[in-house]
Amino acid sequence: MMDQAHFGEYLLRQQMLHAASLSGLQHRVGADAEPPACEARLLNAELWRRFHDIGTEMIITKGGRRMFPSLRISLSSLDPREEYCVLLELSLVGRRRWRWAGGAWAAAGGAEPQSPRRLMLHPDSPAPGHHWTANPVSFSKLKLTNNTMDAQGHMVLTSMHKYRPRVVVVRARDAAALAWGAPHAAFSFPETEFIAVTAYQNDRITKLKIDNNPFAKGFRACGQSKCKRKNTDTESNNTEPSSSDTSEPKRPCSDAASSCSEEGSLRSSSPRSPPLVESPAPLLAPPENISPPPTFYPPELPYIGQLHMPMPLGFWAGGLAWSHALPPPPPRIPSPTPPAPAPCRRVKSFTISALLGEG
DNA sequence: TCCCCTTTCACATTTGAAGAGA
DNA sequence: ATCTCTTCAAATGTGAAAGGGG
Repeated sequence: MMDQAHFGEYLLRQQMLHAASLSGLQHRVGADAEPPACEARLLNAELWRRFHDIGTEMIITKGGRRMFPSLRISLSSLDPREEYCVLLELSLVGRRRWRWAGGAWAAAGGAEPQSPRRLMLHPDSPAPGHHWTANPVSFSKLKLTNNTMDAQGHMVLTSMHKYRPRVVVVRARDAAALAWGAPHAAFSFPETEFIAVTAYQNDRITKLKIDNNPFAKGFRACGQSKCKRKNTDTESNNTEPSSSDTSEPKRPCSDAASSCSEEGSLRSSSPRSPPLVESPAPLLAPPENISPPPTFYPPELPYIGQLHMPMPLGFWAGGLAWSHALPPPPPRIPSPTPPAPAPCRRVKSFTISALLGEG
């Protein structure tokens, strides 16, 4: 939990961000600033691809639901001594609403007006380049909600709409500098696209989540939950074990052998490391189905003033606030075998003023 | 009123952090 | 200081029920 000092810092950041947004809307500055030389790789790309192949769905609830898989990236080529802020945005893909029909997702009319709160500042921000490059940047604590009145700082999404995460790296000593034309680089990964749902539609997605999310272990074929439910059902009708129970004997869940967790999947991912391919595609060309926002939709990043920081991530979670007064935190222990990084698509380099549609 | 689709809620289970004690 | 054990909050998908629109 965030203690009082951290909460104070949190409030200060919020105020800075609010001021930043106001200033940013009023000043068009830094449009010609050099974006940070930065590269990004998706660390758990293999797992994301498995979901993407089926059609990733993310549960959203009133109280907030974590993303699975979570977004974990590796940053490189940052100036070790420069300060950077890292943000995550969830961009609406297309202007469609989707529906699950006949075992597939199909467009179902126009999108509904979107909540503005779709941008999050990584709690480690700001931090020097060596911090970002030495540690994986994880948004695992990020929660998604459909509650437009949410006060927890969760990402507010609309069910049955498609989103794509986008990571923004800003060279800035503090969040307030975001408004002053601080140089940016942004990265998105097509395989991280997902449809927000309040209940899973695709059974294959459900199974993949259960097989890979440790918290859903109880629902695996070998788990107790399903068996117990089955037993309960059958016991209510018949004291003898059901044929399904006997035909499928329980076996120990070999977590070590299977990709039972996100980390496990990472470990089991392909050892080959594809070279980073900086997309030669036009920087301004959006992914094929990301449409420019219509007039009644907010542009992609006009809501910096409503940045919300959810539950403390990284070292905040451990009770240590990242600040200039503290020494840099020790590097996180890397996984035994580094996951195969995936090439990303560098969307474009830009400045905040460009993001605000002033360019 | 009925049907279909979507959302909400209680539930059982697992995970992991925190604290106590050896 | 380290390890083990216990406790409990948080996280998960399930399935039934409720809600809403045509």
